[in-house]
Amino acid sequence: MKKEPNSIQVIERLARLLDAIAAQKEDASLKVLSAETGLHPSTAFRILASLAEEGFVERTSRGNYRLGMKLMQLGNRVGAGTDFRKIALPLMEKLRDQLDETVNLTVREGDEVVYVERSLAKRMIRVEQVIGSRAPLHVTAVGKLMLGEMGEEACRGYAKRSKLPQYTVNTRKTVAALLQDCTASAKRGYAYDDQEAEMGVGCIGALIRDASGQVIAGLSVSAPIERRRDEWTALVMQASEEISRQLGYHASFSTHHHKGNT
Amino acid sequence: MKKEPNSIQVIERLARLLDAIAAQKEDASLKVLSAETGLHPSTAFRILASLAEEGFVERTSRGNYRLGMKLMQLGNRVGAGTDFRKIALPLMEKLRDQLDETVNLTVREGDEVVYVERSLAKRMIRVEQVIGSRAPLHVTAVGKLMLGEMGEEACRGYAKRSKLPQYTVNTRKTVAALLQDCTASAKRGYAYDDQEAEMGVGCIGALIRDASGQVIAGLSVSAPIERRRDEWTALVMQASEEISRQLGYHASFSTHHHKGNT
DNA sequence: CAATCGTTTTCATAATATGAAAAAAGAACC
DNA sequence: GGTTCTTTTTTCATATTATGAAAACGATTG
Repeated sequence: MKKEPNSIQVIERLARLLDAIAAQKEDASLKVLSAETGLHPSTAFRILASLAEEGFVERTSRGNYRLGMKLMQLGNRVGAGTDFRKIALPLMEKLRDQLDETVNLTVREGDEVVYVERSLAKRMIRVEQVIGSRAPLHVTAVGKLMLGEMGEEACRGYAKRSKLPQYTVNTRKTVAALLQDCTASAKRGYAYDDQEAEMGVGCIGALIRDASGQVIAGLSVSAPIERRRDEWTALVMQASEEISRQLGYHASFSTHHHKGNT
Repeated sequence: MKKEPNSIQVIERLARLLDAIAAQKEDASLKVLSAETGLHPSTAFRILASLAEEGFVERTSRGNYRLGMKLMQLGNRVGAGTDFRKIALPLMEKLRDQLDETVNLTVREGDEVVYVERSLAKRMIRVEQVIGSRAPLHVTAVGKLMLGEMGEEACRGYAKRSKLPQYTVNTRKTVAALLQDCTASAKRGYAYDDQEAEMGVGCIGALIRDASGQVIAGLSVSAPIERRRDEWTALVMQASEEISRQLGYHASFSTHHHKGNT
């Protein structure tokens, strides 16, 4: 049992409880939650009661617990860039309608991308990513573009840190292979994910920039690999460019400018 | 300063902090947050650090605070009925596309409706409700349907409890007026909101039922009052019926059955 | 180079959250 | 319908935990 140095006990426990509730399919009973989190029943009870008072959890008629509306409320205000999600959504829906495949919007967070918005395909069989879920940079189209954008050195650094965990047989194995893919992708302005994160799933991604030219997000289509078409590339890029444009980005910033931080 | 009996101090404080962050337009500094919440800076700092560790908040490059991805993650799992939101969304989008006006999905929570999903009109001028926000039952189309559904007695009870706060000059003032509106609406199966919540905004709403015949949510279109058309009623009802159908509801349950609780 | 402002760490202290145990409230089982 | 389970809730003494004052640090500004 490790102990993070600075951390308020109750907060760490409350987080465990919320996760435990989220993990349950239906409502969760105190019994289950205290077992799941390893907390003493009366402790769990008290924390849950407090969470309920603040609206973080709710009690069902049976006295069970579920996540509360407050979380929805706060969750929808996440990302100072609430604005760019709003701007992107209609264009994501348009792209989704053109291709009839799921379109995702992701942002970078450390060495991962996080799914922040999506437009689901209206089909029975479709790719579906949970909002808030994560994936390492090197197994997604958008992530590889971001790596390419950062330049070779940063890319090597990432490879070293992450050890390039292998998600499928197609996941880039060597630094060389990754570098080559990322650089080429960044140069082209779009990237593929050929079943590198999950077998059977293929993506096409492009980057989104704000008025200062900074990359702030990535747009991608995800489809069962056998349905994916190369022709989509143009549409994905059009969509991402349109979003960037609406965010104030002017393409005039040179063809491709490798960043320089500090 | 009132003191709720059972409540863990840290949790109440953490809630205040999260609210304070959410209230800020951009990132918030420690200074601002501790001022806003009345917490001692070092206390606020420690709580925020813990929240950051769990991913509830994030720190910007400048060291400021913003809401974290974890909230998005949890927020998207709210409502055991995550499923019905998913089912409703495509049909909401379809309706939105037909009318080119904002479509909202709401659930009842106590004496209020909470906005849980939406499909925004793709127009410059549109009605826009924040997900997670609330409104009292008697000032919304869906809320009035829910009141009507519960029967006269429950409706009077609501009026007594809530005192029918007046949002605009059009808000139902008397119990009699409310009752008449709710009963008639429930009988018809749809309701209007004629600038009763906000001047200039008009809605048309209908209810959504699950397999057991229970009302689980409401669907509504919101538009600037001068754009709203009576003809939309049929489309709104079609959409809500289709959602109910997909949730397993069979209309065969009599024309209108006033519930019996207990 | 000071000086000011905001953030972070340290630390002794008291208040706070804790868990054991007892009490209530429901279920389940004759 | 009564009895015995289980599960939830309350109570309470205790020690652990979060607290806020103050000091250290760091950045920004004059």
